[in-house]
Amino acid sequence: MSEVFPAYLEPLNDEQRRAVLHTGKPLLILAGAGSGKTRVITTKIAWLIREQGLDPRSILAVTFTNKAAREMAERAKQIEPLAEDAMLRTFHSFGAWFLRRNGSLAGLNPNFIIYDDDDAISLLYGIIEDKPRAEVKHIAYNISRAKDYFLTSCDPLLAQIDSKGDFRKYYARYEERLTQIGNVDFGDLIIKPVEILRAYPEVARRFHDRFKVIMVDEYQDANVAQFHLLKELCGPETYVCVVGDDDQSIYRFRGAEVKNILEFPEKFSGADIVRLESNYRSTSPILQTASSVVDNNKGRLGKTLRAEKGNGSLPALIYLSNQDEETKFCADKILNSVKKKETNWSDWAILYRTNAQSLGFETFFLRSGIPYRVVGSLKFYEREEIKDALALLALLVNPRDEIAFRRVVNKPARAIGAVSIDKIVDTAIYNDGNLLEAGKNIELSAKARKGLDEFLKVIDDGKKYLDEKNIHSCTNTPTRGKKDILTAREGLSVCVTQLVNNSGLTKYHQEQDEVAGNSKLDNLNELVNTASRYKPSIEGLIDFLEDIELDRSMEDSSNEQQDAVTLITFHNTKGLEFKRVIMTGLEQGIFPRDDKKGDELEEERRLFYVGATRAMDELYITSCKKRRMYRESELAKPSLFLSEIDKSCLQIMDQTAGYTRTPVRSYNAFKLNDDNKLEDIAGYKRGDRVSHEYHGHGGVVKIKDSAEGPVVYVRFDNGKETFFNSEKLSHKFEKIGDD
DNA sequence: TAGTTTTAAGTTTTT
DNA sequence: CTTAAAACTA
Repeated sequence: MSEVFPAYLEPLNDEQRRAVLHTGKPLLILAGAGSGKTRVITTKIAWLIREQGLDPRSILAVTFTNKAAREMAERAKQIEPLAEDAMLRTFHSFGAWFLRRNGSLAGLNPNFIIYDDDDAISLLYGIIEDKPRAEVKHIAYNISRAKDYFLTSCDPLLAQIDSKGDFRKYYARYEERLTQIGNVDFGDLIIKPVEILRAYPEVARRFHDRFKVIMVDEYQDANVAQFHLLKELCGPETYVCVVGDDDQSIYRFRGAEVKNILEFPEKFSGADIVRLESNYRSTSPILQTASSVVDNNKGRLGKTLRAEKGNGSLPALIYLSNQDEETKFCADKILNSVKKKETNWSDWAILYRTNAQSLGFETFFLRSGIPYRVVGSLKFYEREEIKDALALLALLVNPRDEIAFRRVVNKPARAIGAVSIDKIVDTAIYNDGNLLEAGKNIELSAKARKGLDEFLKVIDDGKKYLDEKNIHSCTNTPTRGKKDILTAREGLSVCVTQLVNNSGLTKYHQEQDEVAGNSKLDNLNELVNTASRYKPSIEGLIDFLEDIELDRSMEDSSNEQQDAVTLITFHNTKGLEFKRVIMTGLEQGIFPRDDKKGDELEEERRLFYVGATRAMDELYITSCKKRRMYRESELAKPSLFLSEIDKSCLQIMDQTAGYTRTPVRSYNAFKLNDDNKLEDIAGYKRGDRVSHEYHGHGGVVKIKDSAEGPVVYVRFDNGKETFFNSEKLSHKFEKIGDD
């Protein structure tokens, strides 16, 4: 009892310390929400280095998200600077790292590109003829699940994923084509390393020599393939330690297998188990609310969380009449607490089940002057213009990339139609698969020939910018006297800029912006900015593409607002905590969805549990009587989960009669319903005559408000009607006097 | 072949 | 409401 521990072990409780000091047999740490598991892992890393004299390079810690990996690295470094050299990665990023070095053993070129789900669907769409895209999507989804369960196209168990006769055939053809192209999908990043480790014992031995300690965080979210990878990485001497919470398993739909955690003691024989059941994050009634719902699940280990914080205010359940009232309620709660200086903006988080639900909050918060940050929904790298630019880059690395080729070869239009493209692809497949080579020699119509030559030159020129020596001699050739909108800075951004400008994509998207009022050009610029952090070489480009593919959440600088309310899906909150949390949309059909039952319903309950246990001090739950989906408002029933909450720890408020408090419109808000004011901001009013450099003369028909500011609608004299974001595009206009 | 207009369909969660 | 496919025009 009087044992003296080093200072960094002092803050730990007995259970936590036991987990840190454990050695020898495999260890399963069952860590409830808020029980300090990250602290345990990071402290353990530090302790292994400091007290056990372990080389940091021999430690591998695997997490589920890049964000978690970064945070873990940061915190471990704070305790022990040497921890910097430990390998902290996600499963997928580890798989990519492995394959860049050892993939050739599986016939893989080290310069492979990683296909995301969209790319996989496109690939399959080319393989399966005469099926609607929705069906192809479903098959692609099943292929992805099959890979999660480590099932190849010849596995007899495949029928458990998809029993249709054709599925096996499509899966096999998909694999064949992917191999020809030389790229990999997400599933391959896990499966292929396992196959290599099994087929080449000397490689396995090398890895066993290197990694003496392997730790896995969020083990409840690991899939079967990931379990196999872990198993292969563990040699006879390897110390393995996994951390997880079966109640927080929320990725079943993506192949996560709770069985992994339940069966860990059998699969890793003689494993010890440590339970962390002291919760330091939330007050007792918040924990009780969360537990009372998840208690209704049958398939769980079961645990009791102790709230070390003790009592606090009761969570509030608020019934509201519709989602506008819900939005107002949230805004009001937040504004009041910030005005009273009880909280900062960033102490608040609003949780919702689907990304689409963020929109209402965004528009209203913008008006009310509430600073906010949307986590995750950006999907920056899934946008059209970004994928276009990435496709050009992918072709520099892998000229066999059919998906990338099809995407950009005729964008903007170069008179290369479907017939020509198919011809090129077929010829390439018949030879070595190189599309650019095939394109050079193939016979095409004169128009298509000319267009293709242009395209090939763009790609060829792009390669020059991957060599530092060439960059100074050929930067920024102005095209047709017009200044390029994208400006190269440094590093890889020069290459990206040149490619996008020379291919005509810049101009193409610029014109699209003018018509639709988008900001695709801004997004391209953002991509260029990110690229500047990478080296202008093949290696730099491969790193860039891999980081983008594996870390979609890559912080974009425009989103760096410090003190802001967090808008986030339930799924994305895992691992986070906030002083005050509002869980919104607790209606049957939204959360949980109506079609959820059995195991899937249990997963939704766990999602509720994850959301509720993010709250430190105060928890609010809202439920609306009516909700607009994408048509009209529909009556909604309260969520099943609301009936499951232990009522002794809940205050219920019914405001369906009408929540009328007017939101404070102060801060930087401008008044929106005031037409004159709106016209002032826009700089145009109804009836103004304008001239546009492409569309000719026209008249302003109306001015509308949008999240981005006023939008000016113009009917041109040629009969066309379109709208413009006045702020960004006013330079295209010339006012020619009132009517 | 490219661009425009009309019609239909689909919306969960993500490395 | 947004996006994709189909139909139509030039």
